[in-house]
Amino acid sequence: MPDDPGRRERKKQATRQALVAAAVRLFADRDYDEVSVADIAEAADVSKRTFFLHFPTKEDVLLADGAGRAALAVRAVEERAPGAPLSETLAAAADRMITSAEADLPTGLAALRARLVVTSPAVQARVLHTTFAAQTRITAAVRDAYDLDDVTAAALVGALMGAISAATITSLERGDTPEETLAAMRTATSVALRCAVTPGS
Amino acid sequence: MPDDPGRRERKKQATRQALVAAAVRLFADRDYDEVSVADIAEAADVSKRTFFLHFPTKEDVLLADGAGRAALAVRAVEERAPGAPLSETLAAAADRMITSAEADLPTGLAALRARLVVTSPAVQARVLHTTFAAQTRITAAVRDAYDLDDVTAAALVGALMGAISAATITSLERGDTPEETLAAMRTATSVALRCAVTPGS
DNA sequence: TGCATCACTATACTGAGTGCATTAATTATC
DNA sequence: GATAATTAATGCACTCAGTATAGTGATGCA
Repeated sequence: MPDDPGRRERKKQATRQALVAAAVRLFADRDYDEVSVADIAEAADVSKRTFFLHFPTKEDVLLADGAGRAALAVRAVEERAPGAPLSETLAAAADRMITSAEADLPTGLAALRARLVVTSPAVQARVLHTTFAAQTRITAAVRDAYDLDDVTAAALVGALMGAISAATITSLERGDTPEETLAAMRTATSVALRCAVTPGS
Repeated sequence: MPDDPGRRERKKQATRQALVAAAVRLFADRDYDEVSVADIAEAADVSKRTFFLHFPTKEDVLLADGAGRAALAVRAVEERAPGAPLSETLAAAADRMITSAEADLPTGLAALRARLVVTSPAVQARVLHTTFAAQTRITAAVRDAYDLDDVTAAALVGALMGAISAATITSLERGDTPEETLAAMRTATSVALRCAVTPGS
């Protein structure tokens, strides 16, 4: 498959991967705040300036793929079956994201990220923010697909994403296994989509 | 009423208020990134070091009262009528927060904060983060009150708060009037609590 | 072969946030 | 009322994230 991206592009990706790899390696040993961008750049044998050519902030080196996750959900909305009910479409979007999260469980990256989200406020804030950005794009897709007004669409998607985020972080903070965390995400989805839970009332 | 907090404490609060006032004044003129902590401290006639004695980060000077808002919601849960259904309790908690937000509409502070949340990613991230922290405390109250498991409680409260946050920011970004934003918050609450909306399906 | 592009570099800068030693005003104690 | 213990505030030096600028060299393309 000579899908040749050119040598220049290949080298660029190599540098990027080296930075991610160096970051993962260093964060595995030390706490988030004890690793500086200069350290990461040094370990990847590039200049600090180069780091910021590849990642806008220090946190982003850990979130390399987050944007792709939202794209999956957007596609799930756009490719819905004709006439599919809203709740079904939302469920499908959530399922795509959760399944994709499942995919990178085997790489230790998921666990590392989980630890850092729990221990570092800066990372947690960044995750919340990128999640919210993703949410905005999903909201637009849902709004257009079902001809809703802005606020209703935002509330619907916000409820779904809010439930999943909260449940995920709760599970991580509790020290759950990755499988348990995935189960928590699925539970949250059904809680948000059918409000018919209320066991205690 | 000699509810004497002591002169020292009074002076401390005065300094704090001066910092908030100076910040509000400066942010009203310039963009968030164009005002440095040193500027704020200078305008309040204190040292930069003193600023950080009162606020952990630059963003926090804008969120002086956020923690109080969560306390209201927690109290709403704790003071629920005996046997009140979960949905009713959550609605009451949401209503308390929204009403409290309504209270500081007359002060221009609400509008200023709104503008900064929309224009500055740093502020938005911080708001999301503090909102999430508040959410954690509300979740604990709900979990205990209704004897739920961690994940279900987190998902329930997360859905409610996620819907309100998303709708609020959407409304702000659209340039709504404060009244319209409050209406959006109320809409979001009912969307999250009764999933019986789905007009388009 | 020559030219344009672009990844990367070196250096110096701004601004957020912290550590530490110090001062001066308040509060508590005798 | 003098004295000692707190503590809000200060000044200064420091680390580190992120940016500006100018420049070098490899790569891609005509």
